[in-house]
Amino acid sequence: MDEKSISKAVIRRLPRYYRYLGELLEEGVERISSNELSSKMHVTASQIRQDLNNFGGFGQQGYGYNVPYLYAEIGKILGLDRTHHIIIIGAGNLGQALANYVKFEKRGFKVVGIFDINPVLKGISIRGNEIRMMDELPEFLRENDVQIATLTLPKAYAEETANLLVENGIKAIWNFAHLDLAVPEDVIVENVHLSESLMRLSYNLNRYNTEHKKE
Amino acid sequence: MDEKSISKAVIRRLPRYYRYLGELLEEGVERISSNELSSKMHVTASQIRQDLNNFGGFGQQGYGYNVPYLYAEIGKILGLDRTHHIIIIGAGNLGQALANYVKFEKRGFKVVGIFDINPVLKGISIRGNEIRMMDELPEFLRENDVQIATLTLPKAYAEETANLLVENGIKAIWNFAHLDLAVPEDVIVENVHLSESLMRLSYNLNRYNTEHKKE
DNA sequence: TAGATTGTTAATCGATTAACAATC
DNA sequence: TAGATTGTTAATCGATTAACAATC
Repeated sequence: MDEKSISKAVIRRLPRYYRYLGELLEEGVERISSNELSSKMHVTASQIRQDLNNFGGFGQQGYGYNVPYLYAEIGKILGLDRTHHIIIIGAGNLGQALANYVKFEKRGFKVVGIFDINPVLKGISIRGNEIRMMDELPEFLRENDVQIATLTLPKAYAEETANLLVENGIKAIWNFAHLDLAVPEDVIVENVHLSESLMRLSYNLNRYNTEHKKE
Repeated sequence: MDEKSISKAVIRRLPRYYRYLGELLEEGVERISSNELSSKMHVTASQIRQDLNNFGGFGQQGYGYNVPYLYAEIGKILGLDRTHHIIIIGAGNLGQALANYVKFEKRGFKVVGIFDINPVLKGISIRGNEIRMMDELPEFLRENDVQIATLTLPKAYAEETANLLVENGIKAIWNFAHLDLAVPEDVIVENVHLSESLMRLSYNLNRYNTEHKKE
């Protein structure tokens, strides 16, 4: 059955709500109205109420939202109430940086394997994970429960590696390679295209300069 | 004067057009119609024509778009026709990974300085840049032409560092710290929130599983 | 009960798609 | 000239904002 599906725009905002609620929680704030949250986050109160109501009535008239409750609920929606096992394919600078990033594990994203094709890297340990060679991957996936594969490898290898992952049952790819992966429709790809981010920054910088020159 | 401003949605797509055109260029393709590009990129031809027409009439009726020309024009729009000097604040794993990433330089983004507060890192050289201590930053910015500052440091230091950068004339921040920076309106911030990206992936994974369980 | 604030419907705004006249 | 394809206007669709009745 199709639930009425939730727009990407809403999903994009969800982690940001989660972050602000987490901060409020740390400050010991018990309750917050859509209006207060609105002025903190610089979005409209209306949008906050609409967004949250996609998932259920988390608030209470005359009271607002209970911070610990709403925080936990959004966490559940985002799937942060359970542990995800991640492997990293490509143990270059970026792959190693991600493997070293401690915060992910606090959110339930645990790196359980790191792979590369470069024999020089074989056996090097990063936070308890020894870098493995790619030929060990299929067996590893058979023997371990892995939900997410991270691609931090050169563009040229990305497509074939994605295929290999899909063949071995991976359903979610966190893709840092700068290309659009062609995968079956039941496989989820989340792209992080750093160079595109940098280009947008450059565009805005450029635009700003141009506009102000003209005045 | 306000030019009729271009929507963020269009800007988000621009680097992707640039990438596809770059690939066509490498393949030696001379011309392409919005229709052909549309089926390659999985967007509507109408959207392509609308998007490009925000910036000018780059095509020709009956012919389509000239690939080398359009590629160069989009490059100009994105500001890729000139060199941007970047500094990196925070020489941890991620900062070093970015400093090592060779591709950025090919697009005109040149790292000219790397800074940290950890004395252990002082003097370590990354692709020709020695890591400097933060107290050298103001002088460095006075003596060098820097357009973009990258923040790859713990959240706790991000706000004060952003202020320091702004005080010293920086107008564009590429922010990897997981918070919303409060900066004057003439300062551009481009956020890369990796943990939010991971949460979106987790949401979609979760959603997929749930939907299919119900059937 | 009165006041506050949600949940939700209706109105507005903006972005995408369709259609087609202009023109190479 | 005829055919192709853009540039652009109009129609549609979806997302955001406003308004307010429901209700705690």
